[in-house]
Amino acid sequence: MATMRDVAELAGVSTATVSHVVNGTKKLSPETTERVLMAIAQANYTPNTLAKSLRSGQTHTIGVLVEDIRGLPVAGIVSGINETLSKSGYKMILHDLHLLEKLYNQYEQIGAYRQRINNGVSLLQASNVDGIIYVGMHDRHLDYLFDPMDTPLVFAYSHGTKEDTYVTYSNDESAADMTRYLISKGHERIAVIAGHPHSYPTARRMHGIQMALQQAGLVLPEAYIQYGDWEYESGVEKTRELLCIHPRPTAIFAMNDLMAAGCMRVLNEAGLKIPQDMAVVGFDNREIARYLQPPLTTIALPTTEIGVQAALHIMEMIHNPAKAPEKEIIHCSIVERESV
Amino acid sequence: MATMRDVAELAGVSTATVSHVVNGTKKLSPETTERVLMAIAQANYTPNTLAKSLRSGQTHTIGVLVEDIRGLPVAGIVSGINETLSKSGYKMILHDLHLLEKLYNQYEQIGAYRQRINNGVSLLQASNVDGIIYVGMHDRHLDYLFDPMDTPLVFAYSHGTKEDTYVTYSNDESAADMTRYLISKGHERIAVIAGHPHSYPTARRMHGIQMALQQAGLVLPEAYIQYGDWEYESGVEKTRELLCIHPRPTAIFAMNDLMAAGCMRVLNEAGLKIPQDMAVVGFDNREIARYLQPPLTTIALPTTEIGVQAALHIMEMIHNPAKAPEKEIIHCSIVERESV
DNA sequence: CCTCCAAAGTTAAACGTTTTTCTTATTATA
DNA sequence: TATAATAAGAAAAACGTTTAACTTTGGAGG
Repeated sequence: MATMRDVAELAGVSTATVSHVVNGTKKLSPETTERVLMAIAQANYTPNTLAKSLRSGQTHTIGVLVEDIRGLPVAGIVSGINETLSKSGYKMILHDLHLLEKLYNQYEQIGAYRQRINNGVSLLQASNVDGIIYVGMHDRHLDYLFDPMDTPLVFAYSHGTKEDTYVTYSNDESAADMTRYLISKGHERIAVIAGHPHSYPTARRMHGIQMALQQAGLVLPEAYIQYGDWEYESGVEKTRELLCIHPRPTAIFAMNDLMAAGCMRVLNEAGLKIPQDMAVVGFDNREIARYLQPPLTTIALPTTEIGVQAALHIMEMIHNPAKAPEKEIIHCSIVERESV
Repeated sequence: MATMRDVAELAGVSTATVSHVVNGTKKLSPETTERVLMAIAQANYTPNTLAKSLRSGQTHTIGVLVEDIRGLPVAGIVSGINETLSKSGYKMILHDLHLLEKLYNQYEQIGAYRQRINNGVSLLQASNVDGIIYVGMHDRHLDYLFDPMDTPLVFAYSHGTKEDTYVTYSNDESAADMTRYLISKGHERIAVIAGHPHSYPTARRMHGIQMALQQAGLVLPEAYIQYGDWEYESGVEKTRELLCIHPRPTAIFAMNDLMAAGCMRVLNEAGLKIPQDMAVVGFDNREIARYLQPPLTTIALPTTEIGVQAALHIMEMIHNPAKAPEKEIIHCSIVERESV
């Protein structure tokens, strides 16, 4: 590899001069500039990133900490991050925490979580990253898991405390939108298969649904609310319960696509036509939603957009370290298919 | 951040000595070692990776080039790579080529492909990675897309030419295994919904099926072979054709889960019970396979294992650059569910 | 009593940049 | 004409390590 010194000799100037033409840090005579440029081309010179970083203290590298890359929305977010960073000449060190298995018995494992996260952070900091993006789930008191640090940090998807910068999606509004959509289609008896009763998304989505219902002058009877656990099985179970109620609801809002799938199966088995006898909607827009019979109308998580925004935020923070924390909530869109 | 010089002063030795105790590169007296260790602890010293790399020429960083992180097996492979690299103190720069959209009209786009790939490679090389892992699809003459280079390179999932190191999974054997499995369940009339007629996996899997059939003394009539395009729709279409044939097959082997899903839908609509009236199997073990009615028996891609092995290989190649190329083909396992 | 060698450290030169300070030459100002 | 100001570039000191080459000391061997 050609070094700056080689170029300098070739052009008959000092390395300082070469540096200045490369970075445009000083005004130089056109002739010299030209000579240096020629020499650069001739030597096929590329600056050595390591030396540059060592000297300048900036690596143009962002550390991305993911709870588990195999987790559903994660890949999309990472994709958005990567695309955006690339465009600005940043690169990305990805570190996977492999936390997928332990998602629901989290509270017992808070210590293990903390350790893995701090390990990850240390690892990234040892790599001299300019900033860190944490990509993870909701519903956990993330701030307690992070030791304080001076590296700029943004949360993507998940969110920390008031003092952190994060970008997430809107639970309330999306659920409200979907509810309004169902109402606009003539439904007045809308039942809900919720997620884990004490989880953050369940509470927020529930709130959105209630809001929209209330605005339309409708009520949501207690019996119409069934709490599941986000899994397929709970979708089937809760739907069975729902079918026993009189008057029977005309639409079921499952808080994720997996439970919606379970729901549709039961409806099928009961000989109910979707959407004629019962409308079903989900949340997440997993791949499975496209392939259900009929294809499921659901809410698409704006994963790429979350990644894009997170990347934009971290770059801003690096540029301006005194910046106040910002919270960004991205709106989800409804994917209309044939289940309502 | 404390530097080596700080530690040296604290311990009253030279930086060389500190370096030697940190790296164990020279025998030193126990007392000195002890003093240095104390000083390191006291100063909370961590070596500066950039300086280390600049001096030694090794970054302990692997560049991972993925065609699209949102693509199906990719996340699993990346997960395996990351896990393995981490254990050996390597880190990973991930670069996403965003090639997902153009997957099937590839041949026209060979130039664009080449450019994006070489951009990615340059980007990684500019980051001084010690090696590169390319994670991508089959069925493309990858070697033509890569400019020659001196950085160690291994292909994961996809594979290059004879001269490259790659790790992939076994198409032939897996398809043969599944065929034998069907035969062992008493099926003698097995139909196939294949993938794209000219694609590599189609050819290999077809070969495996024929092998197994032949060994069992069975034949595969021309009419029992339908070529689709890997998509759900072609699964429904081809199944319809299959149902018109007499004698009707008793089992359908779809070459991926999406087509299997389409197939099952048609079977359902035709009032045929799965697996009593017709057995169905797929390939890939996508998430969707678990949630079909009945759950689909299919072949699981060993994604994590591919990643693990790719990581192992690249580290070996870095350690020993003169190593001869190796090809590793990992066996897939059958996931038994209820569709046969 | 020399000489040699090993042991335990130190010195200093790299690695390839950036950037502050310094030099020299030219032009503008009084 | 003398002087200051500016322009264009060079020198050299960093950034934090590693490592080859050197020094010093203390024994061992003859």
